[in-house]
Amino acid sequence: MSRYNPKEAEPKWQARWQAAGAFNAGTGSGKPKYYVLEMFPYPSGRIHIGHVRNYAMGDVIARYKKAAGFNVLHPMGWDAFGMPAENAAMQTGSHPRDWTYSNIDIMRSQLKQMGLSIDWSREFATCDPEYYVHQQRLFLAFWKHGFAYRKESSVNWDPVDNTVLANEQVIDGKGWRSGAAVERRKLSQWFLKITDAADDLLAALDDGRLAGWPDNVRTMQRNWIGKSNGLAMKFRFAAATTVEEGANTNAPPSGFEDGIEIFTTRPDTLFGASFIAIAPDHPLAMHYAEHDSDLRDFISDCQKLGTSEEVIEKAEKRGHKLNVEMSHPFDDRRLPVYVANFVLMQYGTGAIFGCPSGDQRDLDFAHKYGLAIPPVVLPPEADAKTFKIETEAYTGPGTLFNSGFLDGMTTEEAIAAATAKIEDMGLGKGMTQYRLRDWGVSRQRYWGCPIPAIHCEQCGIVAVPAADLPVRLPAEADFSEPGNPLDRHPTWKHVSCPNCGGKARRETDTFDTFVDSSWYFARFAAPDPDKPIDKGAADYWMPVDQYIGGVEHAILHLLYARYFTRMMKACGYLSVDEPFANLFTQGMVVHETYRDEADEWLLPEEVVIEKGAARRADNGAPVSIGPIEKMSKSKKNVVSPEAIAETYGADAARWFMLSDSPPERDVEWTDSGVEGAWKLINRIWDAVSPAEGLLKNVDLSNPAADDADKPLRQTTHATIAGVTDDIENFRFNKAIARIYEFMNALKKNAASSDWARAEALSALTQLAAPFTPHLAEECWETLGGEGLVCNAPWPQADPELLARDSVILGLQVNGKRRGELEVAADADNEAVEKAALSDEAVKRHIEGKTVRKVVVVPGRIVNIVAN
RNA sequence: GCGGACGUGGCGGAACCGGUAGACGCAACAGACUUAAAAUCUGUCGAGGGUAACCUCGUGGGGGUUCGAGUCCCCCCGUCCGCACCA
Repeated sequence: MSRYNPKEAEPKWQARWQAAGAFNAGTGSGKPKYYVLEMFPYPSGRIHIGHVRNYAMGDVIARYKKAAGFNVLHPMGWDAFGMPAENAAMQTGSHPRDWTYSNIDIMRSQLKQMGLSIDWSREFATCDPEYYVHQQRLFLAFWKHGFAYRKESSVNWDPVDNTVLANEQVIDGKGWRSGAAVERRKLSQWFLKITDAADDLLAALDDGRLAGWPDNVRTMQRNWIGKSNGLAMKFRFAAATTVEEGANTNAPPSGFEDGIEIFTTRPDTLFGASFIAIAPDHPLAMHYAEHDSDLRDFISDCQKLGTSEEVIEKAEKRGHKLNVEMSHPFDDRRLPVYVANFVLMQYGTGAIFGCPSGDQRDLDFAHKYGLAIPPVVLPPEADAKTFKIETEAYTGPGTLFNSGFLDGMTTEEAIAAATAKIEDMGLGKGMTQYRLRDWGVSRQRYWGCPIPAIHCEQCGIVAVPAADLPVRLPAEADFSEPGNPLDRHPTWKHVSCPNCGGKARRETDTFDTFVDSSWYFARFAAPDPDKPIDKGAADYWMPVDQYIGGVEHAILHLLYARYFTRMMKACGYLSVDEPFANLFTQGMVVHETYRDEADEWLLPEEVVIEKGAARRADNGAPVSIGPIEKMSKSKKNVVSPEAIAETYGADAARWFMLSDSPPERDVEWTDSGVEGAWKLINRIWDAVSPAEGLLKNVDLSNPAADDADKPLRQTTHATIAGVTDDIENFRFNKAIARIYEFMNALKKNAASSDWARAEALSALTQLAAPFTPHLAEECWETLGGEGLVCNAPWPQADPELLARDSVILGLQVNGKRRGELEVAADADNEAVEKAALSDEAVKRHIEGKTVRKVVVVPGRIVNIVAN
């Protein structure tokens, strides 16, 4: 018996697949199409085992669908623009382009080593000018269609490095490199009008267009879009109450003659209002800050928080009281006005009314500043005389009280009544508001797709003419300091205006990398040298039938891609509005983290662990074991697939990544796990290799099994049915468990006929093929199968062999298991009940008791209730 | 803080629609083979009690619904993902 040698077999089969063009997709076949896509990788350096898991999942689906008779498209490429390349340039002096392409070369060969069934002829990187030229074309089309515009928005500004910081580069309010306190600064930037599509993006989540998406992702997107119906209304300045020194105190500031416009989803609680709060960057706050240095200090404090919603929400609720008051629309109360750090300028109107009894943040704020807390909503079952708000706001529905004309109404009625009243008074209007904001796509960086626009002193902003595309990045740039190398490039930005020929400058911002990944799936399917998309091919392949990626992309990437697809459709490039028919979000591969005494991260291979204590492999120094975390380059808790492939082969790595843990859950890499996979590979080989040529000696299309073969044949067909169902439903871990069970059964039924063994072994080979494709080819060749197993049609289960003659039922007395009972599969309930009651164990437990009830669940259980 | 998930033996996990908890794998232990080790094969393997047949407990914690709860409901604890310039 020969030993299976993956080091020989794996490259051999990879070469044969390539020679046969086994995975190159065309549109010509009469088969139904199936487009499988895993989220393409960022070329960070080397692939790690987490990539292997992701791509192995897609590969199982792709290979299975191909066998099941589909014309499969399974492409691969690189999400190649982004900050790490630029950071590397600053640290090591390597050019982002060289760094990126050399990473791609390494990662491509690593991926090829994994034996994925990819159509490599379609490969591209988003940093290829041949790709981004089309992105620039798309952008110009979108701009023309009115989907793109410019407006001011806030960015994190590092005042020492003079550069814009990403949220992740802001650590505790400080720049990661300079350590300087970060400020918020306004920049004029490009935006795409995703809010115009909000309604349709929302509707598609529920109208069946995304029926193939997981519920949690749809829920997250629904909440992110955040449609809410509410009331936009103005609170007027109370007359002659402003006593601010040196200012025109009696008149409202110009632009605010009508008061402050707020947005609320709870107009029913208007009588519970005790203050008005506006965002620190609200124009009114800016206005008062001109003459109020305390307010200026407060605002600049707020701005040091950075721009991320997370830090703003987590920060202690603080406010700065303005020297003005607003009148309540329904009574003669006057409400103080605060500039408050928890009010967001981007949402609604940037101003709210605070109702402490009905909102936890408002309540915390009211306690802090000693404001009134009038309760206005009485929860069901509560007593108006005793009901009190103390430390918890009541946000649920109820009956209005202390609320004038709203008293006695339900929350719902009161919302309608208050809205109508405000509308009658001419103070406001009911409206729909979205939490979703327009998509800012400008980035002040070099390593991104240039935005094809020119700023002309005479003509304003002008599109780069189609003939001048692509706008290429300058080959050389200065990465020695932070900031945007394009902006400080000596020549690149100086151009003449395509309109008037006058002096002009290029847009020096590049696109957000989410733009690159918002249409790559269409380019894979339908490349065209002259146009972004070959519409005929796109109409054939789109949408992606199965998209696979991490749940961390549940909102941004997936929402942007959905919106981009709508824009592409509107501009005539595509015919679908949803890019991904089915979505699967897989879990991450996690690993323990290690640090040495100097607090430096260590690779797992640099650490030895004995009896729970970790030491350095080289010098034995103690190592502290950190939490199990997502594998990341920065924390060095990565496992290289190459080393695994060297020792055990790609099949073992693939098998282990898909066994054990359910694909949607995180999986921890363990060395013993991959050893187990290696053992299984040898068990399969040991089962198959003695049966050399077996398929040549029997005719599987002509059943020639006898009765003695029935147990093995039943197992074979149950396994075919089970594995097929498991793959269809992304239960790879269960499919693998079934293959193990099949292996065990094969051994128990070693005495079966050649025909039944041939059937079993060919099924085993084919069922394992999507998981361990190289091994399967080797097995297929040994058995004498025709052609490549990757081209063989998927085995079919015979329904007659799936039928069971008898079933074993659990016997319960008062809900506790007391025994079991084997009955014919078609036994009627009466017979089952009778047999159950005469069971010895049951008799013992009902002795001296009266049987009150017998519950028979056919095929499952019998429960006897007795007391 | 807000939104979304998850929590089952020593470990990864299985348990379909509320119906026999722990499939399958890993580790461990015992045995076979071997001069020996590795590999391989066979067996045991949730906890406690009992010579045994069996009994009791057990799915993060606390309540509830049900003939029956890992599964449904309420509250709590812990971990992970996202929060718009990481990809």
